[in-house]
Amino acid sequence: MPSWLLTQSAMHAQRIIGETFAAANARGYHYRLLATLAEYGPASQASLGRRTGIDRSDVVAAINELADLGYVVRSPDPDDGRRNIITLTATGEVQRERLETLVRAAQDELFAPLSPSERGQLAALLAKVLSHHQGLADR
Amino acid sequence: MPSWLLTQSAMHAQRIIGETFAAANARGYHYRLLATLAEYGPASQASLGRRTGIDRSDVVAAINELADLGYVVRSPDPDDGRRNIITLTATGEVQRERLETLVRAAQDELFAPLSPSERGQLAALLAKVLSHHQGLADR
DNA sequence: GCTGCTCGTTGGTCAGCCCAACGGAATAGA
DNA sequence: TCTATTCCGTTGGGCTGACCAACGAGCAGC
Repeated sequence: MPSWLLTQSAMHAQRIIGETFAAANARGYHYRLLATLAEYGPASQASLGRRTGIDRSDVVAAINELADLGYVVRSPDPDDGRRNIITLTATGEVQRERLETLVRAAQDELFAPLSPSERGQLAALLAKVLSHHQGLADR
Repeated sequence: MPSWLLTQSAMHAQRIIGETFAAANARGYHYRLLATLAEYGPASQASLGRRTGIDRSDVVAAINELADLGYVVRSPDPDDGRRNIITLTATGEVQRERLETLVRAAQDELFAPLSPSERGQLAALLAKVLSHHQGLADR
């Protein structure tokens, strides 16, 4: 039952990373958004949602939280009255780096039993599965 | 970011299988419990929880649902006043077989892009990761 | 100008996982 | 035997992640 293995391992992954996030007072959505902002620069909430795969409505809540924490600034787009422009702040970038470090540590812990080449194999296999289905679902 | 790959693939897996279950008016918990009952025979709720990794409190709810559907019978254990004995009914077994067929189909769809040997590799790698962490968490 | 689309937002639903607490029952130890 | 501990089922919460429907405001194409 390989899909059982998959979901089980993913559960471990999620729990390990989840605990890590909880310790940093954050959640997966936060990290995804911060990382995307760091990578692509300021963006509207809708495009953030598209890039991260997070639903628009959930982006609202997560951005609220991030803004309350001062990691992000929400400002109206002067060129488009519908849009907000979300900008990563300096403290937000610090937090992003902090979370990334934690994520890497959690990953090392998770994949500890695997040799580097095995990690590569695993990544390649998963990427193959993923790209196939993304190809089907387009976007 | 391998753990991203992991959680993403797992998400696909969960969605595909979840939709399958939803179409059959069931959920993951139901299948896990039915499968465990079929494999090990009648058992108490606590041992079911231990075997499936489902929390005791969630076992209660799931067994309620399965009992309402007639897939399972809950009877007091004559030898131990604390325990209920959960028994798979004939219709329950039918449902279990139905769900297993669906799960296999979903798995084939999920792992379609992988060759049989690749599937084996993936399973082995995941099993390695899993056994390592289970070993740590004992139980 | 009208239509259709996008965007942010609100307010829900659902699955899965987890925790705390309680009473009743069994078991182990003194 | 009596007591303390453990186990079992159950209730009642909580959290995360994913998703959906609807609405008003704004934009773009025709």
